[in-house]
Amino acid sequence: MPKVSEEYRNAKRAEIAEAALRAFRRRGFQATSIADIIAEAGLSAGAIYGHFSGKDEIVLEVATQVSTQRLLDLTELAEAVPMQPPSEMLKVVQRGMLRDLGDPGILVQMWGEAVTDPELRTLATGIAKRLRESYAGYISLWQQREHSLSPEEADALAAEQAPLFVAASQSFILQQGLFGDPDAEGYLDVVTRHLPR
Amino acid sequence: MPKVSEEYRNAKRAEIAEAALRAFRRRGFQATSIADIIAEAGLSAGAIYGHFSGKDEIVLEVATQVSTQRLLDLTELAEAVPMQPPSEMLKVVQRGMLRDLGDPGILVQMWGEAVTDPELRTLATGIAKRLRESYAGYISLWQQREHSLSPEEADALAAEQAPLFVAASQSFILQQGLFGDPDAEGYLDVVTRHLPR
DNA sequence: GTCTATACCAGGATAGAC
DNA sequence: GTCTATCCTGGTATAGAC
Repeated sequence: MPKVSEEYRNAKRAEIAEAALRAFRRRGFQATSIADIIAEAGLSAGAIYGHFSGKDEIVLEVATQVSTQRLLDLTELAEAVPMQPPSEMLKVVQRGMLRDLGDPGILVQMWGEAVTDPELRTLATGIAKRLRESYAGYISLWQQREHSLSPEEADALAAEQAPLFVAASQSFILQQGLFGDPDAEGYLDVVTRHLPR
Repeated sequence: MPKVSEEYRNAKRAEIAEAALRAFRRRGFQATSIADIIAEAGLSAGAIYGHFSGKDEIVLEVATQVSTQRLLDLTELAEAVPMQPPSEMLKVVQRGMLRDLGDPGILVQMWGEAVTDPELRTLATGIAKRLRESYAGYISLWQQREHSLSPEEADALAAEQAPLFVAASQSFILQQGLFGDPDAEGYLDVVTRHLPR
């Protein structure tokens, strides 16, 4: 039973979530306290707890926002004409991620958190699954167009290759976020060069 | 200026670190408190702080122990006759990791922690570097023996391929530790099948 | 809905006796 | 070196006024 309009609530939640993401980026993930988020949002404790039940719920909201954007990127890329080769598509997605997040370290921290947090884990698993499916869809489409495979052949090939694309994405995130490899593009080249064509 | 023998101190540190690892495995990484470690070790606060300056130092000790074993595995494998192909070598190392750790979730949590903890980050970076070098050394040796490449050619090839082996290891750890893929061997097959020969 | 002030708790670390 | 008891900080969440 919301006492204010639905739009207001949603806008406020998004606003808080964005402030939280900025705070996470600056201070790191577990180091960020509710107080930090409050300060970053320019609000007060009461205001925050009016919209979220607690820190966990904020985290979940942020993680959802961040991942949704990548899936949108993929959908958009799949509709482009002419299609880029899959390895190029992977690069584009990763670059978008870097641009949005600045530093993927936040993702690595979320993975760590997700190991013990059931809700976050479910979310992460779902993301990975949909990401794999999106990659598979893209690869299949590309194989049909570029190599004139039948839909069945293309799907089979895509199902086998998609996990590699997911693995490449993950290792890229780790490489950038944890080890801070300064040469992001170089690493992308190395990883994508060996992906199947 | 130790008041007891060096051996005693080292043995006690190792004993505490092992208890800590057990506690981490059971309850997860950040959820484990000093009190948990104390209970698991069957000691008291005073005893722990007599050997470690704090929780961070214990974590560092555990992480060092865990990773050292994998590098030892690799060295041993490189001396075996006949050599296994590199993809098989990777499988052996990962299986050893699973056996030691039970669940690599602990590693994912450590990565997350390392993003903001400078000492842990330095450790992780060092491990990754040595792992890559070990893989490269192995690959080079194998290429020389199996494909009769010159040492120079083999080294060049190994330098290019080694990052892929590291990436494969990392994504395997993530897959197992975070997503809990029940089919560990199947995933290893998928990843290694596409590694260069 | 939002503010300020505060209760409450968990956890890391120390003090001092043995 | 190790024990017990305790301090103290930092952080989450709530209460009650506006």
